[in-house]
Amino acid sequence: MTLPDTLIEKTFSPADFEQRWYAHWEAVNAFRPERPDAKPYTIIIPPPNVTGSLHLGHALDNTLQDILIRYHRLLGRDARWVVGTDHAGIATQMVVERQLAESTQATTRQAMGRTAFLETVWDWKRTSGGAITQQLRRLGASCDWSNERFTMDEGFNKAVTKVFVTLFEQKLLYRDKRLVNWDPKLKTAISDLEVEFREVDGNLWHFRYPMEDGSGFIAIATTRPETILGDGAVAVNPDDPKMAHFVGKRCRLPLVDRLIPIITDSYVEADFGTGAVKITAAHDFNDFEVYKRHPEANIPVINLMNDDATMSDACPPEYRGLTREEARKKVIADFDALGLLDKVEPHRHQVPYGDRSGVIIEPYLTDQWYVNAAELAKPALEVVKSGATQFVPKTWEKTYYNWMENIQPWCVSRQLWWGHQIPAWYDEGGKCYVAETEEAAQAQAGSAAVLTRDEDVLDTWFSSALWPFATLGWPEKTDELARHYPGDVLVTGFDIIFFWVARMVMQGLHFMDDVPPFKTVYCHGLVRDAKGAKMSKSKGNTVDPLTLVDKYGADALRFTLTAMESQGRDIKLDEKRVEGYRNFATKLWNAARFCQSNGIGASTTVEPPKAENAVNRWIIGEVATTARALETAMATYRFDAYADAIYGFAWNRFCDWYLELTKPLLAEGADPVVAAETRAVSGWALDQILVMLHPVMPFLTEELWHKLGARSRDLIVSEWVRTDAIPADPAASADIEWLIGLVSEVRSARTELNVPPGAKLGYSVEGAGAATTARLSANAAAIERLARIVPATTTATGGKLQLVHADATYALPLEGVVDLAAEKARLEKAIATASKERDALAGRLASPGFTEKAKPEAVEKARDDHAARSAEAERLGAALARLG
RNA sequence: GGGCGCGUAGCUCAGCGGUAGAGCACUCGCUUCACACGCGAGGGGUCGCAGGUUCAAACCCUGCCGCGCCCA
Repeated sequence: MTLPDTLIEKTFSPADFEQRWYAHWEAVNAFRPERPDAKPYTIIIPPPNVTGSLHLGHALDNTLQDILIRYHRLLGRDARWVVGTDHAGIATQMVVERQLAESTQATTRQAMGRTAFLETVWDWKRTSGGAITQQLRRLGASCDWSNERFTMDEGFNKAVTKVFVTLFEQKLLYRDKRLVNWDPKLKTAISDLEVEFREVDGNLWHFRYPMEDGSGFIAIATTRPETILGDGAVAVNPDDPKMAHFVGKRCRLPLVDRLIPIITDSYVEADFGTGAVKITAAHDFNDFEVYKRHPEANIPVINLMNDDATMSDACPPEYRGLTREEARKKVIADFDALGLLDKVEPHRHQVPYGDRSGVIIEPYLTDQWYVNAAELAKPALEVVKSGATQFVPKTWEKTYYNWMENIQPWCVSRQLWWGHQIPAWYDEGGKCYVAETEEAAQAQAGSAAVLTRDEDVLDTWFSSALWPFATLGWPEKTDELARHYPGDVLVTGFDIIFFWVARMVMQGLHFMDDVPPFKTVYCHGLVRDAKGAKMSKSKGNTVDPLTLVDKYGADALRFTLTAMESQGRDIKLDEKRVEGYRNFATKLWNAARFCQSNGIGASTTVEPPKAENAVNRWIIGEVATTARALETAMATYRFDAYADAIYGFAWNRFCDWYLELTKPLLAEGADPVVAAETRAVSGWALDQILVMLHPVMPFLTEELWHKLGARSRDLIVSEWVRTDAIPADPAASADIEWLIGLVSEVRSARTELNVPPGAKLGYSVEGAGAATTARLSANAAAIERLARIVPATTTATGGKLQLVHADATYALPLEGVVDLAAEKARLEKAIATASKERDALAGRLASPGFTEKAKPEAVEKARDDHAARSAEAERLGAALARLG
């Protein structure tokens, strides 16, 4: 044992040391010590947006990753947490555009031009981007910052280009004209996943279209009257008798005066609306499908809108330039004027909104680049089905399968400037050449061709799908790649399975020789407010994790999130919990301070010191039991179990019992040999607590580690508990459990009878066997201190308190103090409890079904329990009888 | 409409086949020489409802009721 280094201050104040330790760890490269011979352990961070700022979801996600990394680092693995940020195409472009608009020049990207704008974005990235990486440091995240990556850095660009070209050459990536989700505010295609459906109170308008043959009208119903201008057909259900007479005829589309066919398609629901549906192939996903199913009908596909969702030149002149909303009003009014508006029915329905712009998304017909996701999904499904990649909790596999099995072509082009520009060039005739460089494209096209590069960039997820291998140097065959691919686990929110997990698995398998990017996917839940509501800026119920860090310390926040993380369930975060775990940190701080003031300091061995005394042997065994529980918790990703086990051990075992039981052993006049042993064991046990708690509370534990003595290494790069060096010690365990039981019984009885807490009572004992007698004498000092009883010098007469523990009955004379009636009532209650359980067990044992069919262990346990309860009831009965 | 999940102490949640647990909150007592962000002792649950399987069910099965999420 080495002597204390610095005195531990009386008050625990995390702000005093958290940032100091972080800076130290980073400076000495503690996050990734050189361990060339160790087995690698790799986590690839889900890269936060470069525009992002830390919210509680990040705090949870990164706390869990940090626990895994710190734990495996303590186990001696070559732990590496690959870190970096995502360029976040739309988000970043929006941030910079907003700044431009608000700046003194009040300019736009269009006014600046592409090159100048991109320079501005890079400037922004250099000065303001990545604030979140500083916030992750506040949280204690032990990432490998020395190899921080960005999805737009040079190597990554190379990877993205290579993947694009390769997929194109393999015919898994192609250009196509299809409907996309068009965001008319941002003027770009967006992914299905970036579309948010909202229930909206709208209307169902019923209109009449006159029949070509003058035989009357066909009525249709629509929620989007403005799209009537682009109708190409009317469809009815083939089995609908009331519509049969229309089929095959044509009707005249009012306002545009165009003849359109009436066709049948089973997609039409006969009893919804009027039973007839207008088909606008260019502005509705379902209608587009109908159009494709009916080539014979020659349905025209008319793109009614410009890219800002104003009405285009394809509309009659009086509608051109109107917004969607204005056009809708005018169409309704014009139909009404013609007497063709039948009725307006209130109708609640789902409307698509862009989750970033907040405007209504328009299904829009454009040329875009698509990845054949269905093809890439096949092996990605297989790898989960075979177990090569496992989801924890397993239930998310179904969600993954469901999405993968119904996957649509993935639109990967975006009409943005910030991102990876698509490596495709067009000649004057519009012919497309895809190549890794412009020179290569030129070579394909011939030197005479004048090439123009595709203006669009790739979906951010296209590049982040490559994160697990492009961060490690791919397409170069680096040592890093060989060593750290695949990662051990991906930790992420379940809401991101589609965005991330699915796409990383697809690309990882395709480009890394069928090896999936990680062995395990741990999906956690969402962090909600104390009432269970989703946190959102608009609701104003967001909690800034850094505010909690300032108030309670990063360790307390981390512990809270860990304790509440049980396998993917959502977390309702109540600040009271953070406060509670701050109290736990304070408790441990004070325990360490107590140890220090008693000459207990840093241990010198990883193995436990030699111990003779039962309480010391007991705590060594308890450390091992706890460490094993923690190992199991980590192996099964039970973060809540990890937190519970270390909390319970540190507080309820070590502080409440061990430190209290050993106080007499350290007191003045105690046996110096025993005292020395106790100091050694205390120091060792406290060190093990620091080691075991370190993954969750890294700052506090590192601080105490150094306060307790001079160390040859920092705790972060120390060593996990050597459970293999600790044999089971059932004798010590039995001794101390007996002692704890006795003290608890006495305390309980004293309180019930209102014995003054300070009063020290004499006791006499009956029925004690040799073991109990030995235990009573070996632990006399502890019993006196904790139960406040000492062996009686005289025999009790009159009123007494009696209690039964193990094989003995203890009597505490309480002449004049005890209320005889109260003591009788207490004993009667105890007898009732014991008898009730005795009888219940007897009943079970009497049932032939139980003794014949139950597992032998269960029967044996019932017999033992029955005997114990029976004896207890008997002794309590005798005690009651003695009271008279 | 399809799928997933949840209903256990006042609150938040563990437990998922052998006598109901934790933290917080609550009650009572305590200036016990580490800690009142503390110490000690307590009260509190027909484990959503109804059936079934089993010697035994909070735990497995079926149905119902209530709540949430995802997809269409």
